[in-house]
Amino acid sequence: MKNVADLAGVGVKTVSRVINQERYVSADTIARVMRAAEQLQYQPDVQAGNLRRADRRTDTLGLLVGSVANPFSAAVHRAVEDAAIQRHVAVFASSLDDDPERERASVEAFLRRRVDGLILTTIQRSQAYLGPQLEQGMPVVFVDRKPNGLIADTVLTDNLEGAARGTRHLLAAGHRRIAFLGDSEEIYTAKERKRGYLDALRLEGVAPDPRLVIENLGEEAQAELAVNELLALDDPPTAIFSAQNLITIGAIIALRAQGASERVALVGFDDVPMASLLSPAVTVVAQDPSAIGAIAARRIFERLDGESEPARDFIVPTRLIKRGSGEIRPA
Amino acid sequence: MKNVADLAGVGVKTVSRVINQERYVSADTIARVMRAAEQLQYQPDVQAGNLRRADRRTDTLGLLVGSVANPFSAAVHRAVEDAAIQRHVAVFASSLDDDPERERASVEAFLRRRVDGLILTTIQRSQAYLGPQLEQGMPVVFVDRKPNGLIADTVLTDNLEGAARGTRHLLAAGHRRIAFLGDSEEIYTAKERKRGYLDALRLEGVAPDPRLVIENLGEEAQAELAVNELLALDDPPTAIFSAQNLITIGAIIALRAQGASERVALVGFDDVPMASLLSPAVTVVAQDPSAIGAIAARRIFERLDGESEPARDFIVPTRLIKRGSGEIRPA
DNA sequence: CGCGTTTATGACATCGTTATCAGAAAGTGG
DNA sequence: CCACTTTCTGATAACGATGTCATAAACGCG
Repeated sequence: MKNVADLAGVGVKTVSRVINQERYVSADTIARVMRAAEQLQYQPDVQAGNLRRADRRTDTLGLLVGSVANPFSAAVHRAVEDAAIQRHVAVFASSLDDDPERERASVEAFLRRRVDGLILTTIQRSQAYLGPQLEQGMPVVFVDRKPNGLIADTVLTDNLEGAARGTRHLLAAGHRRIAFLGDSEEIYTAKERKRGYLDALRLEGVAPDPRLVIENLGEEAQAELAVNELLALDDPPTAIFSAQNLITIGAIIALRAQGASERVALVGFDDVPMASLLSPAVTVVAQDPSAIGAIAARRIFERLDGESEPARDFIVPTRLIKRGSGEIRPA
Repeated sequence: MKNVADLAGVGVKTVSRVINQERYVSADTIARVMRAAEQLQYQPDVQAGNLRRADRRTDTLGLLVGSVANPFSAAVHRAVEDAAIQRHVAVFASSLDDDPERERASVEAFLRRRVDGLILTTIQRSQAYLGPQLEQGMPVVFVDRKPNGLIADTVLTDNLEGAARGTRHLLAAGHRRIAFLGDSEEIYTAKERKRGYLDALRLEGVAPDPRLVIENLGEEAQAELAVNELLALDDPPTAIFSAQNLITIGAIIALRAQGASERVALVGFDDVPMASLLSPAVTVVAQDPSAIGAIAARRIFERLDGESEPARDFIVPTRLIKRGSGEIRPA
């Protein structure tokens, strides 16, 4: 900046004024400074500016997701980015990989870089460590999972109602023996989805069969095994409600291997890539990661703009997409 | 930092020494400072430190990709992140969306934040605007596409050989009328893949039929139309080589709608999600985005560590994954 | 014990920018 | 023409950290 000032024959403060488009600079001076800046390829150093600037904004956001390579997270990321770019805010994205250690490390890395706000998918038992930041007024929005030990804005898929809806869809098709395949019991979303499944059964007066409820399926292969076992039962389920993405894929593989994919109905929670090109095409309760990201970003910026109402939850509705596998009727 | 120093009863410089684990601090002092830092929840401001620090590193990288929501880009991103995190480097990711305006804006945003290096998938006609940065020694690695008007490290999929390999695979199955479906002619990768296709035909002594070469397919729907037209020809192709992801999906949809998916062979360039669960399962020439990201990141860090050999290209090989659709023989 | 070396510490300048303030120049109204 | 406001400009301090340098205490060794 000094160099630009010297070249333009003005003081540094005047250059600063031109760069920040402040008032009270003559047209002639603006032109001279712009020319000098152009000539020297000058790019202001935002970080240095933020050091002194009154609002201390870094125009930077931290985003912590499961994995940037996971389609759900990637869609959230994209929506956040689209909102951020309009305000010239850059986004640090970091992957969590269900590793509590990495959660802490990433959040610390964000804080050391003085991000203006945080959007977090968390895994740790407690997020109380963020208390001081919240008290200091840093906007923090949790996404997909509720924080523990902390009250903060949270954007959630309507897991309960979505799971209930998917289950009701199978019930409406006439199924009574509907299996549930779920993720680790410790995950908030997994618990909610299971609750939705049970609620829907109860409302219809169907007693849940514990042998049909299988949880703690972490990956495809485990889901495959689970389905194999279900089909080997004396009175196997006529339908499956799969409460997560990868589990749904595992179920598809197993059903197909057993030649049961045209006979046993399947509804999955969370959309599956290429679902409409599979046969049968997969009926799902789709989440809306794009909306989730957009709402989270909107909230962050509202807070930055001074909104101070108490923290609240934002519930994003799901959408039932009928494609075929969920419309199979019991024999 | 001042506060920590006061609380610990030492000078700021001593706190700085403790934080940066410099030599010549007594164990007792270290303990006192650590305790004070803990108590005040002190997080050093990296940006402020970098202002004065000799190497002027911000421990920050800029990554510009097609879209963070696109699986290929997301895999590259993930690989870069994994390499970066080991060095406590944070990554700014930005989506390009084939918008030259956005390319410039994002790169400027990165530069204003003084990133240590750039990893770029570019779209602009020329990247000469990065000349000054390169000369100043900022590491810049281009990914997936060669830069124009600039010499810099570049990581590329072996598009030419990959496309040739896919085409040879179809030739080996006995096909002679092999259609080519390609992306916009202006894209570097599209050109290379077409060249690979033509080379393979030539080597086998098959004269390319211009009616079977269709380019400028930007999206699925266009690919679908193109396949419909191909199948309507007097002597339609017995096989299709699709040079890009979305085009392959469009082709699958069209082949299926025409009831031709079991008859007309298909090999796609770039893997397709769930490809093995489709029927027929899709044979592809897979790229290795993870390797691409890892190599790009490695190169950035090598350069930051002082490596100064001339810029070079890194060619990442492809892998032919036979799944069924590419092994269909001509009637 | 004396002298050189190593260890330990803090004062101060500095990085690139913006905030504050002072002051000059130009315009406005009576 | 004078007082008063508005416009325009730059000197200087400050932001939160590190680099440099000076100084003092502790240590090692003949």
